[in-house]
Amino acid sequence: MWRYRHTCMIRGDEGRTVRAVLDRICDKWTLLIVATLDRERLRFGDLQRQIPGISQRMLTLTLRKLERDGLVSRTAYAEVPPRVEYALTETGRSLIPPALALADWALEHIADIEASRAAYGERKK
Amino acid sequence: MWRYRHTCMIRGDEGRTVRAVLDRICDKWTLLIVATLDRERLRFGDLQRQIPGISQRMLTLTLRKLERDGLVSRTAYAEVPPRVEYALTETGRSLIPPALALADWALEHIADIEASRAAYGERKK
DNA sequence: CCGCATCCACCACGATACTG
DNA sequence: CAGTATCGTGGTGGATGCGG
Repeated sequence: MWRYRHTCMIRGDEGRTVRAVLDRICDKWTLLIVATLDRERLRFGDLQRQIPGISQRMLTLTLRKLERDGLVSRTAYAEVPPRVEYALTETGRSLIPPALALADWALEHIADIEASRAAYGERKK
Repeated sequence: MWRYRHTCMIRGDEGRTVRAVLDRICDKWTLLIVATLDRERLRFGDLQRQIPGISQRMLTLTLRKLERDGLVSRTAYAEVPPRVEYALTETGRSLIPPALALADWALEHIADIEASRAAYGERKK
């Protein structure tokens, strides 16, 4: 199912580079927000509704970080009530394939992982 | 360059599932360890040498977690001095394509991200 | 509707020292 | 060599309340 070519080996110094970026996108919500913004501009409230469990605070903070890193653009309309829309930038869109690849992997293997965890827990007793 | 098809939308309940797995693989070292074990059984010390900056403690903890989740297998040989080898399981190997996809993305876009950060910092003053 | 400020609990992580 | 034990710390993220 997966077609891919990889260009790096992740050894030595490259490991450092990978870690630098991972520090920025591997927090609790970043990948989920990026994936949710795929192909769709969304308002703040819509985003929060589509991402179960995220708090207003973390949504704001994570969006700011994404904006700062140039992955998400923010557009505020001078209306009453206020309306703010978020969309992926070109760089942000480029993250979609690897992000969804990871999300797909997550959905496909969650059962195996939980089964292994349960078995491991048993062996410990 | 990217050929992919994705099977999920990451909406609502699926978001929860994705987050559950993300909680397990999105820490500071997991992806890097998995990527380093690609195609190569490695001893504890070799792993530590190939991953710059990781502490003995974090390597141990992360490997235990990976073992518990069924992504990595541990083999101890009764020798003196002791020798322990780690290798990916089948589930672990299935994580390689999405992990390398993310690593590639990281290497390709680190410059854009840092530039955007610098520009954002300037605007704030 | 959008989002910032504050307070606070937890734990991820690093440093260090010690063992089989 | 391959860990475990212990301690200290910064940061992440949740809850709540206010403000434009």
